[in-house]
Amino acid sequence: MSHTVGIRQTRKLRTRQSLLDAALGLLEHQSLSSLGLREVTRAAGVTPTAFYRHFEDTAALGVALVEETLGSLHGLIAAVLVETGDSEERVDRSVEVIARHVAAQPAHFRFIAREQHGGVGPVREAIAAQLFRFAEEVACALGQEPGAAGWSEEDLLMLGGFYVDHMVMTASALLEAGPEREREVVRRTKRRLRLVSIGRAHWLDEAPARD
Amino acid sequence: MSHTVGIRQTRKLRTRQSLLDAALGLLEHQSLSSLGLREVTRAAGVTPTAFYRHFEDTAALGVALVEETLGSLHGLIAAVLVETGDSEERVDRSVEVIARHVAAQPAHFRFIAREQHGGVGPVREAIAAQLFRFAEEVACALGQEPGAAGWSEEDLLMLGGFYVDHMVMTASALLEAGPEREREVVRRTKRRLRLVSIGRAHWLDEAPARD
DNA sequence: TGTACATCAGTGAACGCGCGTTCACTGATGTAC
DNA sequence: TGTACATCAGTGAACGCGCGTTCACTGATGTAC
Repeated sequence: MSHTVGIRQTRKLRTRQSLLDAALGLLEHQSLSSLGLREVTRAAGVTPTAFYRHFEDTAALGVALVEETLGSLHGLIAAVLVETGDSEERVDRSVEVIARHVAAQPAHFRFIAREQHGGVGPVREAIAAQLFRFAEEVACALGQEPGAAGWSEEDLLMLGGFYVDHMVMTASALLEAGPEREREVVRRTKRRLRLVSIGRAHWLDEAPARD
Repeated sequence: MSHTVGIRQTRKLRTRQSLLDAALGLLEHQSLSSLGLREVTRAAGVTPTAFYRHFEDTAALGVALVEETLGSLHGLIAAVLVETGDSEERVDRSVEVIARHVAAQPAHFRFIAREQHGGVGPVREAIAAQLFRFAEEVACALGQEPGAAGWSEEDLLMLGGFYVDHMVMTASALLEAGPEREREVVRRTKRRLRLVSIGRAHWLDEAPARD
């Protein structure tokens, strides 16, 4: 009962992490559907057969990478949005926090951008599920702001999804652009977010179309 | 000089088209980087070696598919935007025209969405180049509208790119959703476009941030 | 129009290679007494 | 604490398979006279 963590389990987890890290590195220049099991084990320094002790196939490894990349981010958004400050300031802070995460783990987010519409079904679904959770969380946070009075739940979710989709798009654009064009992309992104902010501010002025 | 089209060239083009069609079909459920040359020729009904008479490798075939999908769309946007009508109406018409094209050629646009951030460099670049041309065309069209008076060229391009990016995102969402959830996606997309329209209408009211 | 030669899209056999998966195994770690 | 057995992460050989690419070829189409 009161045993230590276990040498065996520790080592197993370390090997598992080696496989995930090796795969992520290889996925920088290819997509998951062309990633070979032997390729991963070679890069991780284990035999091909060892792979099966951790994942059923490369698709399962992909799902694990989705979890590793996005699973830990959920708490963060909530934390930022609990803080004080006016509406736009808080949204900006959230975007900033996520942007920092993207910059800190470029390979992870390149993977997400690449596989979001990629050829591996289970991975696509895992990403969609995680992003939908983000959209809900952002919508929930937006709903608690004074500026959101009168907004329907559907519109809040639409807006939350908009921010999340745009975030993924921006992450991808940043990675594609490389360091030299980064400032340009950031500049454009800020303008787009401002456009959305202005739209939000005047949303209720317009007669809502009922279709 | 005044010869006919040539039986040989006609047949060669027909085989080439068979390869493109076969590849597009196979790419519905996988990404280009995992598409095999033999797989394509098998589906097209020719021998593997015949492939080399048309493309250097599958990446080159991918670039040809990008051209086939997006190359023909450029004229259309210009045609729509030449028509009369007020600002928002014309943009809506453009979006509509493109949406109809997406619905008419789902496999083509699934391919674009999938490979936009995919693992094959030359294809990514070809897509980016085509989409940038679209952004320019939309920006140019927007600039000719009365509502765009006072807008900087950079802001127009930002907006054009926004519409184009959003179009690709929507196409992908529609394909992912399937027929039963299609109306939901359309509904959400219209709301997002409305949000952007409202933002456009009040863009110049706000003091432009100078960074 | 007819003939003789050139072109070239598509064929079919052959190659070496890396793949995913299986299997029996080894030896360190875990557990029961 | 010591011993005897169970577990199981990782090994290494082996397999059949489809891959991309090469090569010399065939025979219909194109061209020159």
